[in-house]
Amino acid sequence: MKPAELTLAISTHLPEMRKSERKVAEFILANLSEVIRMRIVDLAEAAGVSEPTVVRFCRAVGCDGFQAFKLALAQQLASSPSYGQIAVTDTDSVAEYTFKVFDSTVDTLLKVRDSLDLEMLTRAVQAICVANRVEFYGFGASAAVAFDAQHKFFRLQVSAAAYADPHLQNMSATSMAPGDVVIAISQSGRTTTLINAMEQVKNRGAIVIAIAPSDSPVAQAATIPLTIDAKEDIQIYTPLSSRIAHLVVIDVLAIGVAQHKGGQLQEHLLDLQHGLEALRVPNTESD
Amino acid sequence: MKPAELTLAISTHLPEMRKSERKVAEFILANLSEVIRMRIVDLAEAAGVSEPTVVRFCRAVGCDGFQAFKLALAQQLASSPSYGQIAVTDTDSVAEYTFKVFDSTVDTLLKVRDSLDLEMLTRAVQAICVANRVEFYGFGASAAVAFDAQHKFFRLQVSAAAYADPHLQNMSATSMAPGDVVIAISQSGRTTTLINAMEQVKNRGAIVIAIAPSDSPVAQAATIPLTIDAKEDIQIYTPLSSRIAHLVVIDVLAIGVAQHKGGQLQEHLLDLQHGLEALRVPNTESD
DNA sequence: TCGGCTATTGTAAATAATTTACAAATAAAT
DNA sequence: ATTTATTTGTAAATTATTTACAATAGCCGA
Repeated sequence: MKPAELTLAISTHLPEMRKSERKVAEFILANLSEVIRMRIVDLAEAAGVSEPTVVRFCRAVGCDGFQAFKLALAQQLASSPSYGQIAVTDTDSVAEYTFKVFDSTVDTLLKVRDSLDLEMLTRAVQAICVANRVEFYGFGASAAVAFDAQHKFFRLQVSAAAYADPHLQNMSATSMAPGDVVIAISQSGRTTTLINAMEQVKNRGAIVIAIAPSDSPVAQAATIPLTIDAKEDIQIYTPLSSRIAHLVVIDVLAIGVAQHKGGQLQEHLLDLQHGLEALRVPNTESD
Repeated sequence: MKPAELTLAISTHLPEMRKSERKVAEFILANLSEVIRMRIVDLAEAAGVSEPTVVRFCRAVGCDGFQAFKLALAQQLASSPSYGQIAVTDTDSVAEYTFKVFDSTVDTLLKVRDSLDLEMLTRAVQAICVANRVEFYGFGASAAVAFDAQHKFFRLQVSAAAYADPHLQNMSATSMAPGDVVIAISQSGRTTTLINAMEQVKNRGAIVIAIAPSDSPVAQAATIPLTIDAKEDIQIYTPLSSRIAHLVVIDVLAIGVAQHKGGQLQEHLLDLQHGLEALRVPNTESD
């Protein structure tokens, strides 16, 4: 029994349950966090059924017994930390908004992780691996993402560049050729300049990977769309978590490329590490 | 009992434990995931002690009894999906390494969240709020973080700049004055050029906030150190999760500043939003 | 090193929790 | 309406956990 899917399992089995088992199920779904502190007697009473019915319910959702059920439930609860809306208010303390920002980011990452199109991801990695050069386009907050990506891929011996200037982007776009790859990054998915550049790149026969919301013009304009729908909790302040999600998706691409490149890359990375050491106070690590 | 800190609690209490309790502790730490499936008798036998000793151990680490202990352990295990080794191997499938990258990032974020010094964070927010100007210094991967930060704070009507060029950094540093704030970002915490710039900034009477590993020279050189120890799981590829942690910490600072600025900032942000709309395909949102 | 003291651990009993077996009751079908 | 199958609960048995207490081991001072 995978804990991450317990509540799902409960909901799934609901229709085929008996009346009193359903009472248990409904009570549990409505009182998830209390249930893990309850004994079988308490739960039976609270749900208005007998103890054996609770046991039967546990078996029905795929657990070995009541204890096993509680354990699985506890795990599921622990693994979806926020689960709900996180809105920073004017009166939040430092501790409160710190936790909210972290938790909402974590929440976003888990959602994005589960909604990624692995097929597209695979295609994107392959395209990057065989590309002559890889360029990143992005404006605003996505510009920082693009530069981060450039840095990362450059380390992986990929000929990478990043442009946040529309003129440079255009010049880059017109110089693209088949075998090249452009990665267009947009949080809004509706930046017209970016879409124009993408069209130009496609006309030149190069591949365009987009990291953007699904159903957005940017995603639609891509050869390989990597769609990311990170509902922004703190929208107005600036894209917080969705930008992080973009970065992590790029991390995944980078790991994919690194894996493809295999052994000789490791040596290159170690060389880089040694090179950077000269710029540092004696010790170890990477910047 | 906060589940997230159970293993920590076990380790903490280890020295003050009796011989046989320690046997229990050691067995548990070495067999975390098996223990949650064990009954008290099994565990007692496996650890070579009696059952009451196990109960005493549970109480010693702050739990109410054996069941409560198991529940807490289960939660901790579920909430730190990786706990230890997330190493991407050469044979991982796309799905595997995607999950590993996301999970290790989440893991890092949760750890960083729990280890942040809220006092320092508060001081940092206050310093930024009253600063005449705020500048971000960072090299390599941290340069992208710096530019991202600049963008974010600029939106918040903070006079922000970011420098990844040591010369510019130096020029900026020597132009600093009391009331100014520099935020030095470093993943390694040992970049000599950065440390030099920080010293100069301090000499000019300005405040230096560092985002760097604890005990690192960069953290030590700061007026307000925000220490972040993100053990890198996938070290060699490039700092993945720790860089994300830095970004999220900056998000927290930004939210803090936004909260301080209050109402009139909201209007400014809406204005910005409207301004950006002109650059987009009709619809809504931010980039 | 021995005797007395304290602290630690285990044994066994008691309590509490879960599960099983079975019987009552309800619902369904002929 | 009666029989049959299904569902549910009662009560007993089993199993697990906890407590009380006794035994033992370790420690300190003489």
